[in-house]
Amino acid sequence: MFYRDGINVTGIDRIIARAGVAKASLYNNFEGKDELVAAYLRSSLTRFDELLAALGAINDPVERLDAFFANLEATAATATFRGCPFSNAAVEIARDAPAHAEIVAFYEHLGLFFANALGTAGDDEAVRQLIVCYDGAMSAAKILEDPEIVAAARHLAVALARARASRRQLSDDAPGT
Amino acid sequence: MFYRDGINVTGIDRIIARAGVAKASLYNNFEGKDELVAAYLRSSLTRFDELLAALGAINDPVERLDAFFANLEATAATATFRGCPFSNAAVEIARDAPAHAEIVAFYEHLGLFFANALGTAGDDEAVRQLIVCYDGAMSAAKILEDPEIVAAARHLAVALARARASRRQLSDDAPGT
DNA sequence: GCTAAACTATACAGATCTGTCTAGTATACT
DNA sequence: AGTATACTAGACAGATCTGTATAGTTTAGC
Repeated sequence: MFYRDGINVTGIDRIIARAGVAKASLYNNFEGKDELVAAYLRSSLTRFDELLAALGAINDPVERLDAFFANLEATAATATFRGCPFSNAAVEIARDAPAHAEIVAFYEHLGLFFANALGTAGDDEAVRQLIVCYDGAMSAAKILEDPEIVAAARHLAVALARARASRRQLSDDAPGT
Repeated sequence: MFYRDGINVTGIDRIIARAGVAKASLYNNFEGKDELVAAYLRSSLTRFDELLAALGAINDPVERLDAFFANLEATAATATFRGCPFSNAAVEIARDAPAHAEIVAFYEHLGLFFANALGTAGDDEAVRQLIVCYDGAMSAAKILEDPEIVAAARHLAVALARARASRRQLSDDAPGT
């Protein structure tokens, strides 16, 4: 419900009605709505990490990146797609909210995956560009309801990774520059 | 306030207090909060159109695109930056809200500007990729509070436009393919 | 100066929000 | 069997939300 309808418009009463659970039970297990939102993002991050782990089976870095964006493409084509749960949440919750740490953690995991696919240390421009590809694809595909946006981002990301890989190949041949 | 704090958490009472205006006056001039949100987005779109018009003075398409992203870069470095008002609003308001039309209009204007900078008809992959660059830069720069994200997107967009321009040059030399 | 429109402040309605509290019931362990 | 723990339903508090209504005041046109 947080993902489908938004965090702020999803009230506690609706949540417990849908969960078939008493209000006191919810507040026994979660300190408050903030903590519930954090748990929602935590579980989303776990599923995301599982996806990244599954993609780890693909040895070729560029292929792995392509498979990642292919997965996004399939997700964006589903009827329940509403964009990235993390960047959506970042719009709705305050920067100092407890759940915000989960959002930051997500981008760290994403950045590490991209750095790994590029074979770089992590904090360089190409990683940032792949993050832009991801985030832009999710946001624009949601708003325009156009899954082809994700396909375009996929091609851009793969081209970027390929260009990066061949450049690295060159500097491996002539190191010390 | 809609931009800084978010739409749903900004109540009417706070708006009229800040505006120094009575509640009845507000409801005499706007049908309701939805219409007020639409007006906010409409004015944001007007300012955006003015930016695009100013950039129209730059003749070279790639330079124009670079200037556009340079402007984003400067905006993202300010303390009040909170991402793109339109994609933020898209997270908070329903797809059938009256203000949603303004969001769609924004993306149409953006797409037209990009198509113009690329010299294409408009509905092709490169335009989608530039939209991805824009949207991803705004979203990620906001969340990570890292203006370098926008610089990375800028370089990506310019490289894309340059590659496109030289390819167009080639097909102009050998048309009919 | 008079009239009409638009403003002001503020009370109010009715809904919804998060979170607490009470009281009773089920479950699980020992 | 008995006890502790966790559940249930639901009332309630207090805040906040959008929007309306009342009543008085300012402003502008003629």
